Amino acid sequence: MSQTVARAIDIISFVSVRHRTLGQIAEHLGVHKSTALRLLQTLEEGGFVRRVPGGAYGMGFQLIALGQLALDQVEARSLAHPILHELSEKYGHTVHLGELAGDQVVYVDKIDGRGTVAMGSRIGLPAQAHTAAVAKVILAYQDEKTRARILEGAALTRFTPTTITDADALEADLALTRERGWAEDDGEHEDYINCLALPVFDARGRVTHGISITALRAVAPLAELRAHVDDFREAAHQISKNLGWGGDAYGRR
Amino acid sequence: MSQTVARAIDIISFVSVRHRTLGQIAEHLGVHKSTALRLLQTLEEGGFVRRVPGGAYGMGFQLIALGQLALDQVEARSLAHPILHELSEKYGHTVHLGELAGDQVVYVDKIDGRGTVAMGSRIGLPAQAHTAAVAKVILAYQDEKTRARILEGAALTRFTPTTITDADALEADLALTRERGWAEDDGEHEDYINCLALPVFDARGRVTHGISITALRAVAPLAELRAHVDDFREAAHQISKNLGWGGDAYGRR
DNA sequence: ACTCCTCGTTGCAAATGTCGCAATAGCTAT
DNA sequence: ATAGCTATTGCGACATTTGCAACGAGGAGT
Repeated sequence: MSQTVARAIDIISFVSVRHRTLGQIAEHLGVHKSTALRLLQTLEEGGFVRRVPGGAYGMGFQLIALGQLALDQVEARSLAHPILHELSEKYGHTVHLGELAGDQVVYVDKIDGRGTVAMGSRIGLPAQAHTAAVAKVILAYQDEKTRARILEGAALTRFTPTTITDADALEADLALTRERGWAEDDGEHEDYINCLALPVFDARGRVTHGISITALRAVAPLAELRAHVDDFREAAHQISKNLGWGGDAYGRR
Repeated sequence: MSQTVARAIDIISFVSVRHRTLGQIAEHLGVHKSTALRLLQTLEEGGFVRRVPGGAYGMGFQLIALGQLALDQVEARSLAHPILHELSEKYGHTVHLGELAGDQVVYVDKIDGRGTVAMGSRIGLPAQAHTAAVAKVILAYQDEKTRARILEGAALTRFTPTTITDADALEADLALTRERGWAEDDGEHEDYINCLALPVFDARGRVTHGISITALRAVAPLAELRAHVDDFREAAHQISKNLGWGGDAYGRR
């Protein structure tokens, strides 16, 4: 809609990867250096980019400040964090909190487990709708219409042999999720990682959040995670209560 | 420089305070609603703002993601965090890590102490140059020219009776800081809060970072903080070593 | 020490993108 | 149903932005 703003945003994401010089940025945008310079000057004034020693541009501190502020505004976070922390401590696994926002599930909290390896998830980034257990569990509990709308935007890209790439199979997986009360990710995004996720209910009994427990298959295969599902559910239940939910452990009111 | 980008930035900070409707945003900018809408649509596409249930606009999740990314790029953070955490655990006070970036000192890490009260500092926000102990300690160790440049941009606003509002007095305070090796904030920003800060040396022996220990005067007055200064210095020293510094505990090489 | 590059920065006229208007569409509450 | 609100789209006028060219600063190589 607005070319200028789109370019400014492009600059920020370009610069977020690594520091860039004016020339590189201008070339990336396909505009004259003077044009890029004026955009950068405005962004710098706002603290969105900054000049690093050497003259290149990098992300500004205002981004950090706004990110923290935005994070603080995620109410569920503060209500869930202590419980998630406890869970992570107890089992040593990585724990996520996902929130449904618009048409995607976003990670809003993450507690790294012991001996964590590189994992794609990051607070603030959206989860893959068809592979991430948190996404699947939240999706499973949405009404038909919402689910269809979200899945429409999902590409069902194959990442591993177990990735569900068929829409009907995914629907079946979601039905199973509803039935047993939790979702699983059987190495569907990374071969060697599996997760188990449970729904969190809000004050109106809707599922707007989910928690997931992530572990290396070699450390804790799905079977082991399943063995602790009652304990995990207890944590999810606790968070639900913190969100003002008055139902029982099975999601009924 | 670029009106459009400036407006986009204005929108983000306006929306960061609380959710706003299109009308409010347009009025705030002093532009027609259709203009504001087009800016918002572009920002939404980039994830910088999002529509919240009800139709209003709020901060987008991309801000969280970028903020986290920017934070991860602050190298000193990961090197200092464990040490700061330990310090905070041991004394129960709030601990900050400040970094000199351009012409201001920015908080890049913060560990809340036990029984923390509201404090203005936030990760990503700049520290007051003339009151915050972290800012003063970093400033004290800059060369004449840098110090002058930074102080030029500082307003020396009075917040409390002890705030140093005179440039000469501030220079004297900084000289004292250099001499004894630490800076103090004797309720200069908030009456009831005092801090003690120490310099962190980088690989080239320059002070680009500082750590501060903050406490309620009622809990731990300056005299008590001073009693532990050797311990605090040990932590600062440890961080310096992590940054590749090879000097001794007094900042000499 | 000098020249040759490259990079960032500024003034200016052309033109592209943006702006406000007015009309349309969606929504809520009366 | 209707009034009154907010959000959204098409379009012509024009203000903002754009690319150019020229300048200054800094570094590398001779």
